[in-house]
Amino acid sequence: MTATSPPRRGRGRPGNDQAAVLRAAVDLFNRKGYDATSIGDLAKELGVTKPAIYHHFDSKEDLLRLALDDALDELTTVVSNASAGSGTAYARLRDVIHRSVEVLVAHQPSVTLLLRIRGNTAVEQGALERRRWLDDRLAELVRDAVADGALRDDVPPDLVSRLLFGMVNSLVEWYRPEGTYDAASVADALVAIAFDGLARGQA
Amino acid sequence: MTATSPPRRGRGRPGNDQAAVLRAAVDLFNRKGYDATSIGDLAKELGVTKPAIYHHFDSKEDLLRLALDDALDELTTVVSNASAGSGTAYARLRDVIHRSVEVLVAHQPSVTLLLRIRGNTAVEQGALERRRWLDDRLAELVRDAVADGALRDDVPPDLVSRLLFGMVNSLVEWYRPEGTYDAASVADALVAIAFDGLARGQA
DNA sequence: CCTACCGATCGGTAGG
DNA sequence: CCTACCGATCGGTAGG
Repeated sequence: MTATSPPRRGRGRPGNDQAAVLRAAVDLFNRKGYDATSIGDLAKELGVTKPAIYHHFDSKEDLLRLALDDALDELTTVVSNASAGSGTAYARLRDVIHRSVEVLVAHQPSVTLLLRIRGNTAVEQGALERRRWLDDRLAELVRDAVADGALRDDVPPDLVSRLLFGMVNSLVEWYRPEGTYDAASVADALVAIAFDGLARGQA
Repeated sequence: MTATSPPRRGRGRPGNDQAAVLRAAVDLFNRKGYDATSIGDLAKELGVTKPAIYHHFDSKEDLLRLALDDALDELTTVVSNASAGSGTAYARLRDVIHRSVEVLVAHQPSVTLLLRIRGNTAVEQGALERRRWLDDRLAELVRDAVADGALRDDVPPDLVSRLLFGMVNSLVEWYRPEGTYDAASVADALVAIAFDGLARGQA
């Protein structure tokens, strides 16, 4: 049946819905930077005019907020599960790293954006606050694992936490989904290096 | 003698020389982002007018270029010495990591800027090219260390290189010179974690 | 009255 | 190093 068919005439291109516009926006924000990207750039990328963008979103900052929420919601789920989960702190820490890598890969555009904001506006400051909450939960997990005797105690736990998640977060700078490594391989390699080290014969 | 004394009247504040303006500019660029920082912002920060900035520099991009050159010159020295140096690849790799951390701490503002550029202009693209050259030399060093049998060979060397220097570079996101850790402590901790791992009893 | 837009232009501010 | 400006472009919105 051809009932409830789509509009006949080309009342607009194939159909840039809200999600498609957001994807294009986040992609541009990451390539050029949020401030260096104009709504005009975004419109040109999508082959529409500038006002067409404002049909879908109230403001440029609205686009940023939705992208940051996507990243933060995903990461919050992973970290909350790890903090509330069962098992040793060590096992939960390995697990949260593995899952964080998977989130970084699956939601790389929005996570990349999250890791680059500077707190210039209320939206950015709100996102930074949620990010600090995540960092605090992860630092707790590291402290617990050290207290359990599972991790080396000759380096301050807060320093361990910073370096460990600095390594995880650095993924967004170079990982390419079309490249050689899939998410699980990278996650496995990262966990192995972080816990057993690079030197030969540690495992 | 009071000869060649400074100008009598307040022909400007204490004396914003080129270096002082550059320092303030890099600081603002890092706090707000390069694009979000206006020359007017910089002038206000220094307590002068906007044209006063252009007395010291030809353009906003000029400020960026000088800062990026500072970071790149320092890192190039460290990496060149490591690549041409004597000793095993393993020893040279440990050494270049240690020295890189020291450069990141001593030149944090300019290195931070370097790690955040997106390649929007010719100046940024030129800096990214020099940065890729550094990354390539470091990746070579890791490959050599793996070939020597000094590093684990169950993870692709390029992946090792990315993760290792991702951890190093993440320093700029949180290190504070006025904080608890000095450069040498952080460098020691990072090298220990990277090579021996986080799990207890590896060393 | 809805949706998905367009051509033109608003008030302000950017780097220079 | 300041006052006084420029060409252009910004994010956002009018009527249709």
